[in-house]
Order: sequence, then structure tokens, then C-alpha cells
Amino acid sequence: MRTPSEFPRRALPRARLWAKHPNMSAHKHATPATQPHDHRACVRHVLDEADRLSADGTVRFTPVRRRTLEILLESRTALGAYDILKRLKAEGFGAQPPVAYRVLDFLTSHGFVHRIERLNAFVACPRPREGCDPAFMICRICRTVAETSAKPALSVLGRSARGLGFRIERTVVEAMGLCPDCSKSDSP
Amino acid sequence: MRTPSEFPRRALPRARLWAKHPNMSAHKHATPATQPHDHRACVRHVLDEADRLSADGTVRFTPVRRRTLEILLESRTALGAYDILKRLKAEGFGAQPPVAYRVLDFLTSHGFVHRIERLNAFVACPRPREGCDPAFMICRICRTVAETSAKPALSVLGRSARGLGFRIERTVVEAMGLCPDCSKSDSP
DNA sequence: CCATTCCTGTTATCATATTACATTCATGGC
DNA sequence: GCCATGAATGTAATATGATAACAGGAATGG
Repeated sequence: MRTPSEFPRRALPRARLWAKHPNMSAHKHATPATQPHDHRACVRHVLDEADRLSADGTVRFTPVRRRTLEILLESRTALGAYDILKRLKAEGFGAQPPVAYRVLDFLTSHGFVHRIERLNAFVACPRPREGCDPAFMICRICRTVAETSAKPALSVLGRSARGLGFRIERTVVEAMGLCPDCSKSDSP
Repeated sequence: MRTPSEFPRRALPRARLWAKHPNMSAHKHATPATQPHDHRACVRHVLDEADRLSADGTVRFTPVRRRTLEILLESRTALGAYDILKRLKAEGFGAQPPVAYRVLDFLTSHGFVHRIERLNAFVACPRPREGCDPAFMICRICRTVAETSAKPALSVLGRSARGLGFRIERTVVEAMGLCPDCSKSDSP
């Protein structure tokens, strides 16, 4: 007879780490994981900023780029590159993967969008260009992604890095768990 | 004329984030990013522990599993699932992707191996079964991965999570940058 | 010795991402 | 205006990473 293990008996496949959720769809506008607020105003604010930067020549917000940012801003759940591609294609833009990946490279390198490594997916930054060091809280039920600052955590991590002689250039901080809403329904 | 941008002109493709390194190969045994030590002793220690657990029936270290752990322990750079698969195949084990992914699921769920999200790759844990909350320092030049503890950083992050009502279950912390060795050669 | 469960293996397929190259478009110099 | 240049967009083809579904085999416990 085998002694009971303190370990899980079997790993869940990565794709199944995400519980099925009745209203879940890559394109749905999820309820915010952070405090409720006027999200449409946020969207407008970020797009206005993008337009302003575009007007003064700082960056070039072409139609695909602007539209992609808009799609991501409206989503609240992270979208995969192919999700985005599908929608761009439906709107008459290019239909091949590089179209989406190029736009996403542009948006991420300019700080308008973040890549969520854990999900191979992308979210819009609510406050672009503020030198943000983001940490993400990813709900495993509804897949909502909330962005908060990792600054305090990073300063702690930086200390131990210096101890090792390692020079940090960028850090990914992604917490998985339950958002307030799903936390209630999962185990009250 | 365009005002100079404080942003990078263009994003590097993700695959090229990794500078070419003369001696770089997925299978090479890189120089340690942490303090030099008798790595062979570490390997033996972890394998002994695995054998012990296997003997008392806690976990079942079958040949593929043990060999895969050994491969990862000896590598020091993160290995992709297909790198591992290639080697297993060469040694007479199964040749199809699920072989590698299953073994890796087993090893990660039992804490012997960690997945590096940023690299879609895997590293052996130097001290399995110690309830580790790992943070990784990934060198962008030589791709060496050093494991340290994220505990202090996580306790800080946990505070802001509680503020948001988010219940963290697991956190990924991956710092990219330069290891001590590459730091010297890159900009002295 | 059989039933059950876990483990290994296969084929086929899906999902994610990049390479290489052609075409178009904006911009600035003449 | 007109063209040279570089940036942006588009395509096809391909590489890389991961899973689904199912068949056979080996260990475990009754």
C-alpha cells in the first residue's frame, strides 16, 4: 500500500488550468477585477492620448494600430494574437499572423499594451507612458486581468539580485488566483 | 520634422530578445549564474532524494522521469519540451510530444522542475520539496537561469492583492537581465 | 489471478510565433 | 512636382510549442 502523498496526484494540463466559466468567451467584456469605474471614460482617455501623440508625431498611430488598441482596451480579458487577428481580418485588415504580431510589438514596445506571459496573450495598459512596472492578477475562473504596480515587490527583489551580481532589466510578475467576484462564488 | 521619441524606434521580435552568443546552444552546460559550487554534488543530491522518495512509494520515478530530471539538472540553461524530447528519443524513449509533456507535468507538479513562462522552457529545481516560491533571473545573453526566493517580494505583493480583494494562489516572478559573467563582457 | 489504475506510447491536430519577401505609403530633399 | 528613402502593410510558407484521443502494457491491491 502506498503512503498518501502530500503532492497532487496528477498535474492539470496547462490548458485546463482555466476552469470553464458559463459566460466566458475571449471577446466578452468581463466585470472589472478592480474597483468599478467608468471604463468607457478610461478607454476614451487612453485613445485621446494616443491620438495626441500621433498628432505631434511622437508615435504613428495608423488605423490598425489604433483599432487594435481600442479592441484591447474594450476587452478587459487578455486576448491572444489570433483572437485579435480574427477581428482585424473581419474589419478588412490583413489576415495573416504577422499583421497582429507586428501591431502588438508596436503597442507593447511603446507601453500601451502588456504581454501576459502566462497566457500568451495581451492586455491594454490603463495608464500608458507612466513608466509602469506592472504586476498582473489573473483570475483563473473568468480570466480577467487586473494590473497593479509591482514597484514595491521589485525593489525587494532588486536587493537579492544585487546580492547575486545579477543586473535586472525587466521583471515579469504575474499572480494567478481568484478575483473578488469569482472568489465569492468559488468558496463563500 | 519629427520630435525625437523617448521610445524605442521598433520592437525587437521576441525571438531576438536573446542575443546570439558564440557558445550558446540549448544543450550546453552553462557557467553557473550563482556562486560557483560543486554542481555534480547538487545533481547527485537531488537524484538521491528522488530515488529515496521513489523507494518509499511517495512518488514513482520511472526511467523516463528520472532521466528527464537528470537531463534538466545537468543543463543549467532552460530546456524546451522539444529539446528534451529529442534527447529522450535518442535514448530509446518515446518520440512523440506527449511523452515529454507528460513527464514535465509530473516533474513540475511534484516540485522537481519549474516552468519558465517567459521562455516556454523548463529548469530543475535545485532544492525540491522545500515549499519554494521561486523567482528566476534569466540572462538574456547566455540564457542561464538562476533560481532565488521570491518570498519577500511576494509578501509585499500579497498586501496589495488583499487590498484589491484578489486571492493569490501562485505567482510567477521572472527577471530578465544580465548574469554576473555576461554583465562584465557586455558593458564593463 | 483478476480488476483497476497508472504509465507509456502512438497519430493527428491545434495554437502560437517567425521568416522572407512583395507592395504600398508617407516624408523630406531636390 | 518628383523621386529616393525608410516605415508600414500585406502575403505565403514554415517553425515552434502544446493538446486530444485512443491503444497497449506494467504495477498494485483485492
